[in-house]
Amino acid sequence: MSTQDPKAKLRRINWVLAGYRALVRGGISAVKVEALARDIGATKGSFYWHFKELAELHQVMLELWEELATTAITAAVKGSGLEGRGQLMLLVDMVSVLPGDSYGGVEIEPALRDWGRSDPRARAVLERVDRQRLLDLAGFLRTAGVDEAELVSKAHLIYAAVIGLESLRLTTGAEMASDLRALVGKLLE
Amino acid sequence: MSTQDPKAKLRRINWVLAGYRALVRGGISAVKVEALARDIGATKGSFYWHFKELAELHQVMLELWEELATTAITAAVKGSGLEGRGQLMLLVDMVSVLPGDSYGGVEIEPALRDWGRSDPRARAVLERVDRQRLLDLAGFLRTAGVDEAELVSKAHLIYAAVIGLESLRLTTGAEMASDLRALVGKLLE
DNA sequence: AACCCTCCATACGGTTGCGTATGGTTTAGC
DNA sequence: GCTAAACCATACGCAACCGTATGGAGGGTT
Repeated sequence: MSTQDPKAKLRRINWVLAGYRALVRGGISAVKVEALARDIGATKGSFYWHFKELAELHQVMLELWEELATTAITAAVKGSGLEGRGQLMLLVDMVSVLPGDSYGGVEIEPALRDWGRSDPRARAVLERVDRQRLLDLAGFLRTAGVDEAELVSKAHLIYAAVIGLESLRLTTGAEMASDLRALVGKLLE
Repeated sequence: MSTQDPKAKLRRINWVLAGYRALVRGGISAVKVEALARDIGATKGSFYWHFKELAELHQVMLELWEELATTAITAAVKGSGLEGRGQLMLLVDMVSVLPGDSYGGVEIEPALRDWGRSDPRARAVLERVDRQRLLDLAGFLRTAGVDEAELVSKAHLIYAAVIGLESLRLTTGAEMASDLRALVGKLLE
């Protein structure tokens, strides 16, 4: 890893980003070599130089997302200097306001979750990510003073609300931030 | 509608059910004529007798699901004779315990929600279903004594939790029923 | 028994997408 | 300036899938 040949890596990441764009637009079935090539302005020849096959792009997309999904927000919250309830509120705000164009952001998460329903490779990644996030969330709740017996249930509820509200934003124009704040407030008594 | 030629209708519904199965298994891109034919034990010739084109099957699948999704549970809850908090708890139980093999049940809902992300026809159906359900849910909350100002926010939260917990069941083995009951209890003070 | 209508199988053409092969173009190092 | 490697375009074979065309089996009707 670290810093390899910058040009090679740059080219490769372009295909990965195009893959995310296609995934968000039309699901994993829209991640096609020729479609990505048209999007990028290249041809299949380039793709198959950087990747052995389409499945390799899939794998890279999953690995990169797993990395970002489990570290990005959690690290920011933990390094914020806040504690207890403040941590939780910062987390809620970060989740609801995350820029949609960021390729590690919330934008691609529903699409990737869809992917996981039909592809075991994606599902395995989702399982790890969900488990890790629930653990982190339970940690935040603990430092916020939530009773140990209700930790798991409340973590489930908050996390489920985040996922569900994200889904609802597609149909209704539901606002996540205010609703989530209300929920966290209620769950902290 | 009503009762047309029983044989024609029966055959047609078989294709629709096969369509739901494929949708759940592999998303809308798995709903292919020849794949469904293999599943049913027929050939394309049969399919194109019952449907003008694949898009017509899609439309029938959407129409049928919209019908069931908006009426089935709501009607049962409203006709239960319960009132107030009892209605809400019954609703929660019905949502979390719904049999997975029922083609109007919870099983296909996530898949259909995924479908809506990439297909405007499915999205239009989802918008109507979500709006209707949120209205019904708000009604239940009102009769349960929830303050008018918090009606929308709380309906959003409960509905989002249902959707999210359903998603989480795929990765973690989260139990919906107990968590949802806890949430509804909290939101009713 | 001849007929028609419903329902379905088979065979075909056209399109799309995957992966490979091969040759051409740019860049780096000497 | 030459060479080798990195990078990419073009062209091909192959499989999957859509929709159409056509013929035929089966039951009901007259």
